[in-house]
Amino acid sequence: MARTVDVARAARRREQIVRAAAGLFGTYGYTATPVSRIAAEAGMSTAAVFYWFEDKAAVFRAVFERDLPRIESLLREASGVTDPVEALHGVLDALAADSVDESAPGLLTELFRRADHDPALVAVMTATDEAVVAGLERLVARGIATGQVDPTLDPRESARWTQALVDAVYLHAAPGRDLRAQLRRTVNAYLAPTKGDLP
Amino acid sequence: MARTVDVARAARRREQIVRAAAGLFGTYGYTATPVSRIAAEAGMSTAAVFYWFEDKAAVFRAVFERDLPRIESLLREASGVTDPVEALHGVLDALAADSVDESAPGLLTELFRRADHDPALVAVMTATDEAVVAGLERLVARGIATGQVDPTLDPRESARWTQALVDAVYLHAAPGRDLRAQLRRTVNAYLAPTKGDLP
DNA sequence: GTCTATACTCGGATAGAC
DNA sequence: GTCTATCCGAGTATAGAC
Repeated sequence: MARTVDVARAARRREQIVRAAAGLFGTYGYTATPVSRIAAEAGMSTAAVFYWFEDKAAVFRAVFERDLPRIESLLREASGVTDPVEALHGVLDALAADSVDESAPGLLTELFRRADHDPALVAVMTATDEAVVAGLERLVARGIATGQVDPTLDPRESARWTQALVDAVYLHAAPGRDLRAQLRRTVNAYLAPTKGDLP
Repeated sequence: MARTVDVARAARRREQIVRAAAGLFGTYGYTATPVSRIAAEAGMSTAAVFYWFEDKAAVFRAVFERDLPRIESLLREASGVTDPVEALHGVLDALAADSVDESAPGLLTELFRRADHDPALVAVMTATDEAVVAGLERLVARGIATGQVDPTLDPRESARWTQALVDAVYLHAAPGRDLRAQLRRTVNAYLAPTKGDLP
């Protein structure tokens, strides 16, 4: 027959496109970035973009679809770490890593905008969020078991709240303003057993 | 002359409109709520809404313009409280009060959406944010002075981060999910002097 | 291109303050 | 009685969906 599909090439091409798109969407917004611009940035023709993606909305979704496998691998790694709180900090640091990117806050608000127009995007986000919360929940529960985390905390609620804090980091990040240290201190202090110093 | 302007009536009418608009904007979004719907909810004609407000965007801005005077009064009260950390918690509780409203998360994301289209809205938000951060900064500084707050923290950065946490509360609030207790615990733990329990 | 939805306007009417 | 703040019904114009 003829040449077979080159899986690695496909992944590379899609990654090129998605990487370019993420920066442009975050900086200029979804509607203000023509697919032609994404194509140029990725070093290919507009038609090539539509060969690899159904439509422009699919390109946008792909930016966030990358997160799930990355997060699953992160959580697998974390489950191997002995100290659950240290593992949790590692996960959070990795989750918040992209927040230092200057287009990060723009990308997040753009996500809110697009969510209304694209139910498939909501599905992607829901799946990712669910994975994150489930993973954090396990780590919090382990932390309670080791006595490092306040046993009066509800693991699931704490996990959700922790995730909310990661969102806050993305939303309020700015060039030259890395909030990951604040996040670490905050989560650490939040989870720690209280020492009777509350009023 | 003739009939004088009734200031109280004007305030009442504008409040009626803004209250109706806040709920609808938060629930259905800005573009999906016709002014006619706001007018109906507020018990008046569409034309009446345009009598009290320049345009639809001004109605949306008004939802957030209410915040600044409320916050200024809150901060004045807080400056009278002896215990600065307790005062700060009072301010945060009040700031996050509306988060229990079921349309709150929608309203906040709508704010992000609209910010691009309306520079005047950005000005409103900037002014409000500035007032909040300045007020929180003063309280944090006072807390450092009394020894209740970790002196290695930068008051301004801590104030901004605290404000980011309030945003997180709004964004992740849900019906029957009041995050204010989490916020209090978190801020309390974040500000407290560390006791050498960090790894 | 057509067509609909909807932001916004306009010419009054009403009624309360002087 | 006069004047005008307040409000309404009936439009027009136009942006966006299709």
